[in-house]
Amino acid sequence: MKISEVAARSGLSIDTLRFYERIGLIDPPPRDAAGRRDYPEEVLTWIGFLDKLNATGMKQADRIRYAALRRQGEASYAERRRMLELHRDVVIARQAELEETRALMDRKVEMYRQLEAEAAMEVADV
Amino acid sequence: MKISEVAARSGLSIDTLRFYERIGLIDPPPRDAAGRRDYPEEVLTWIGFLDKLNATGMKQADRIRYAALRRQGEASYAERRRMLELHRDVVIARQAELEETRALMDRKVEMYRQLEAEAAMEVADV
DNA sequence: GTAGCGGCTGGAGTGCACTCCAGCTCAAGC
DNA sequence: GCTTGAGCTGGAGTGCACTCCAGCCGCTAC
Repeated sequence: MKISEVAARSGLSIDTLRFYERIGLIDPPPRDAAGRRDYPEEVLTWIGFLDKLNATGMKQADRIRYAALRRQGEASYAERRRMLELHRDVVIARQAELEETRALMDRKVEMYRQLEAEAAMEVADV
Repeated sequence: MKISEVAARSGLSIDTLRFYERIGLIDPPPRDAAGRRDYPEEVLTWIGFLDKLNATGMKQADRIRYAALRRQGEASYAERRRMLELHRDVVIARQAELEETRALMDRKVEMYRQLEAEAAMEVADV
C-alpha cells in the first residue's frame, strides 16, 4: 500500500505518517524498487489502535513506549498488559468526569430554558 | 481573596489566572489599595466550570466566547444554552468513544493474560 | 530602615504534536 | 524526451495553551 492510500484510509496525513515513523510509532515499512514506502495492510489496524489511545488522552511518549514494547514481541506481553491496565483506569476516570460534566450541562441547559421563558414573560408583562 | 489563595483553591497557577484574565476567561477583579487583585468567592465556581469545559475538550476560543456571552447577562441566555447543547453533543460522542476504547482495552488485557499464560506453559514444557 | 516576600506588568519562552517547505528522484503518459 | 505528479529527506515553522522572566512596587517583620 502506498503512503497516499494509507493516509486516505487511516485519516492521518502523509506528513503525519512519516512523522510517526520518525518517532517510532509506526514501523518503517519495506520500500519498493524506487525507494517508496510500501505498507502492509496491518498498519491500518495499528493506526486505528493508536488513534484510540490518542483520543483517550494517552501521551505521545507513552504511545511510543507501547510501540517499542510491541516491537519486542512476546517478551513484552506482561508490560504491555500493565500499560493497558493503567490506561484503562485513566479512561474510566475520564468517563466519570464526562458523565459529571454532561449532567451539569443538562442542568444548565434546563436553567437557561427557564430563564428564557421568564424573560419572555417579562416582555409580555409590559 | 488574593490571587495566591485562588490559585491554591482552584488548582490553577497564579500565572494561569492572570493569563485567563488577559484573554477574557476571567473577569478582571477589583484591586485592593495596593493595586493587587482581590477576587470574589464566586470566581471559584466559574473556574470550576471552565475546568470542566476544558476537561471535556472545549477549545479556548469557545470558552472565551462563552465567557463573553456570560458578561452580557440576560441577553445571551439563548446563545449560551445553544453553546452548551452543542458541547453536550460533543461530550456524548466522546463518551461513546471512551466506552468503545475501554472495551477494546479489556479485550487486549485479557488477550495478553492468555498469551502470558501460554508462554509460561511453554517454558514449563521444556 | 532594610530585608524579604508577594504581587504587578509586558513580553519572551516552552512543550507538545504535528505541519510545511525546498529541493531532490523516479516513473508514467503524452 | 519532457512534463507532471507522487514520493523522498532533513529541517524549519505552526498553533495551542500555558509558563517563565526581568525589573518594578509596596507591605510586614525584625
